[in-house]
Amino acid sequence: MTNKLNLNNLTKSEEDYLKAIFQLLIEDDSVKVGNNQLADYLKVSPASTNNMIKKLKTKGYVVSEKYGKLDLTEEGKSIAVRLIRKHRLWETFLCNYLNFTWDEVHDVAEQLEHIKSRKLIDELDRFMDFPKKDPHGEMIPNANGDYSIIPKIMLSSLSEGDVCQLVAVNDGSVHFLKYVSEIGLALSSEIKILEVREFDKSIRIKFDNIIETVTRKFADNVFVKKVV
Amino acid sequence: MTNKLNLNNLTKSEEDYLKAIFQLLIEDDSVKVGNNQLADYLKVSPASTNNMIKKLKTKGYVVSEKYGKLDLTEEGKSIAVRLIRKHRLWETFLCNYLNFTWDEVHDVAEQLEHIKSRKLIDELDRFMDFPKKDPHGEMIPNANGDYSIIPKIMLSSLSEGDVCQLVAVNDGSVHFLKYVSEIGLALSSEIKILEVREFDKSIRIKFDNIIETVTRKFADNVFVKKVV
DNA sequence: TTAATTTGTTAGTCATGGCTAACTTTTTTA
DNA sequence: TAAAAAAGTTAGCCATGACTAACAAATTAA
Repeated sequence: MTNKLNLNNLTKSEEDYLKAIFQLLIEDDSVKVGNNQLADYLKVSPASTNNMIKKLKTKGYVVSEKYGKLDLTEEGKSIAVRLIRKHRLWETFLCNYLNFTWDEVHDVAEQLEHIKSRKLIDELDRFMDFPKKDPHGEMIPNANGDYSIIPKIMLSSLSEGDVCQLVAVNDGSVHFLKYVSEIGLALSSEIKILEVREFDKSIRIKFDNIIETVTRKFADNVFVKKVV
Repeated sequence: MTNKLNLNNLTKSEEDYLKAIFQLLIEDDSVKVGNNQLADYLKVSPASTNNMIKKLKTKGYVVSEKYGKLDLTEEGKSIAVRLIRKHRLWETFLCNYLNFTWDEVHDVAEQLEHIKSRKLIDELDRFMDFPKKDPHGEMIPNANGDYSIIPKIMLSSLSEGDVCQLVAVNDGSVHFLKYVSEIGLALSSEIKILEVREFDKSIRIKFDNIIETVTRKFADNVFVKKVV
């Protein structure tokens, strides 16, 4: 166990890159991540990512061959998971204790996740009594960095008559989160699929006695577990 | 009331400089602050401070003449006070809710004070029920930026027989804070001056039935209010 | 009041992490 | 399979905020 004393002397940028690569890797499972794709995701130029990738390779967090796709080393993954842990714990804190709403937490958590203090985050975890999920329904990695991914079923993959429960939402866009809140959906909402329209794949759903029509794009960002 | 929408688009460095100038200005009341002094305080070269001062002058936060001393504009002061507010609120949170001790909070608060979110800090304030003092006994500026300084009496300024109460400690050094904790002093401790030794100005004090001898340097960093 | 010392300034360098423009390699598709 | 498109790379530039070395002004001391 060559558990090298992880000094975590990473810049904010380096951390952002590692987290981004990790997110892209797990998002589109088993599909490898490319340089331009990463640039796109981080909203920087491909030249910038190329540069940073080089640096992260020499530091031993990223692996890739010239003109090849990107992957993370164990060390790289471990750092990314710790960032995700911090991000989600802060989001939970903001929502549950500081009156933030679903859609307000992301930007602030994005800043807070870079605060460097092991004790801070572990104590925050304890203070909230070790929450398992963040406000968007995503699992919070524990202090050991165990990252369990619950298989995500998209609402859009269900058929008429199915009943499901909202377990998570894609927190990538504030507009989307606002929309979800506004129509009244919440974690654990029970949703029944009334109709899937062939024409544009829009879906008519019912929850809490509310009937709504949502687009395919919307349904792709809502994750559920099947009940019936 | 030209209350210009303060976008607060300042870098971490710019914030650090403004706060440092403010601290130096109020520390040595009415004594003006020089460039080298600032460099010393921030542990950077005089060339660096000179550079940054130029920038902060053009941005309208600092005023000074060539080869002259430094002062802050109202805008500059207001930013510094908000940073101090954030710093002290975070310190309070760390101590009162996350099991941090007196001497552990500074470094983390130094990072947290740069998080940009008005809502975050005001909600944190509310969550803790608007604390008036931080763990070191310093006043916490309120959301309006009202910064009331309690006149600080140094323990070293008292005479034999005086009784006083600990109201604050200088939080500039971790070693000092550790020392204070270790001998058992706490905020509100009642301290009696038993003896002031002429030879080296060391002071024999009694508190909570503990008798200790402290150096002049120590006593210069302990602030009290007189009781008898 | 001149000399020494301290304080402040300027010029020029470096690392980080962005950028554009031009180029090369790989992949797609016609 | 050859041309077009997409993806990846390189070179060279910029701003920020550090630095050192050299110099100028102001202050202190002899």
